[in-house]
Parts: sequence; structure tokens; C-alpha cells
Amino acid sequence: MDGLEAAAGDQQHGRLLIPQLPAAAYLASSSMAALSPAGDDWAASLILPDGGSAAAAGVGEDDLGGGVMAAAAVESSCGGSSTVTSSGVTEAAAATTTMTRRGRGNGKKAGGGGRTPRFAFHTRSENDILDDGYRWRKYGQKAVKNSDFPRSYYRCTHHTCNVKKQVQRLAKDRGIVVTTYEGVHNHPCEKLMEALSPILRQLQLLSQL
DNA sequence: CGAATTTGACCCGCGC
DNA sequence: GCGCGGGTCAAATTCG
Repeated sequence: MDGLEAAAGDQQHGRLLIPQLPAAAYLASSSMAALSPAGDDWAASLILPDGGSAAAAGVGEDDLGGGVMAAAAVESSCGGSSTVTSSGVTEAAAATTTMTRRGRGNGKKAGGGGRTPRFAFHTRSENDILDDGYRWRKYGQKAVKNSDFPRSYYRCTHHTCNVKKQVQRLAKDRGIVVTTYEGVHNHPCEKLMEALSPILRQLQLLSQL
């Protein structure tokens, strides 16, 4: 948790550390093709509110730890292209909660504490799960009020990483998937590293010459 | 057989 | 104080 909080702290004052964000966000600003896990088509278009750059978005951030905007790329595994819109998640993060654990169920209203940064992605895709390069384990699913679709809860499978994400389809537009990331990865993106390793190797070779 | 997912129960914060 | 809604746990089940 410490690493996470530290990272979050950085973000509180200014810029986003893009590489630490969901890989999807990273992809949006770098070469997406490199990341394509199995030759999938990756495509993304980014819509920012005031014509900001198409790279991942920076953010006006107050101490509440909400209101963050980010942007992402998304996988279109079905051949079509997907659209990603950035979205501000305004989490009225209620200040400090000391999470006490008791038996099962536990500290709640995650994000509570307003420490962990949250990023929401609106993704137009038939695929609920956007492959962002990290590995996720589903740990829950809940029917949510005012929505026909359940919300799914995922956690990063990396032992030391505490990042979570929620995935939910929009009630109004079933084509849109809202993915909310919570926290910051404290480890490199596996797929990204995997994809980049041959390139890095070549670079090393070249630099030796 | 280990890892991932499913699913019902449990817990907690919030609004009334 | 109570009920509701949302987030998480963990046993059971499924999958690779």
C-alpha cells in the first residue's frame, strides 16, 4: 500500500505518471501496435473535453483525489474499432477513513480516503474486458441499481500491486463500457515489457556497434 | 492440479 | 435506528 500511496501523492500535485496508469492510457500515447498481444487490431480515438492533446490526459486535480481525467486505448477484438472517451470521475472522496478489518467484508467505500487516484474510461466496445496489458483477477460481481448490467470487480494479479478496476456497461448505451481504475500499478506492464523486449534487445545490439 | 471465475454472504457507509 | 446499496470475501466450481 505504501508504494501506491506514494505514487498517488505524486499525482495529487500535478501531472499524471502515465506509465503507471493503466497500460491502456499509456498505449494511447505511444505505439499501440507494439503492444498488441496476439496481433489484434488496436485502435483508439480519444475525445477530450477541450481539445486537449490526444495523448493521455492531464488533469485538474484537487485534494479530494477525484475529478481525474484520463484517456485510453482499447482493444477491439472483434475486428471493429473502438472508441474511447475520457471521462472525469468525480468521486466525492470523503476524506480519511481508517480501514478497520473485521472478520470478512472489510474496509469499504474504497477510494475512501480519497488517496487512491481513480480514472474512468468510457469504451465503446463489444468486449467488456479491455486488454490493458495487465493481468486481472475478478473478485466480485454485483447488480447495480439503475443499471441492467452487473458491475464486475477486478484486482491486479501482481502480488505487490493493489490496483483495482470496476467494469460496467452503461445502462443507456449498452455499447459503452465504463472501466474505472483505482490505484496505480507499482510494477511494469507485463505485456508491454513482453512486446518491447525484442525491440529493446535490438536497440542494445545496435548501441554496441 | 493450479489458477481463475462465480456467487452468495457479509460488512459498512449513508440517507431517511 | 433501520434499511438500502455497494464493495469485498471466500467456498465452490470451472477452466486450461
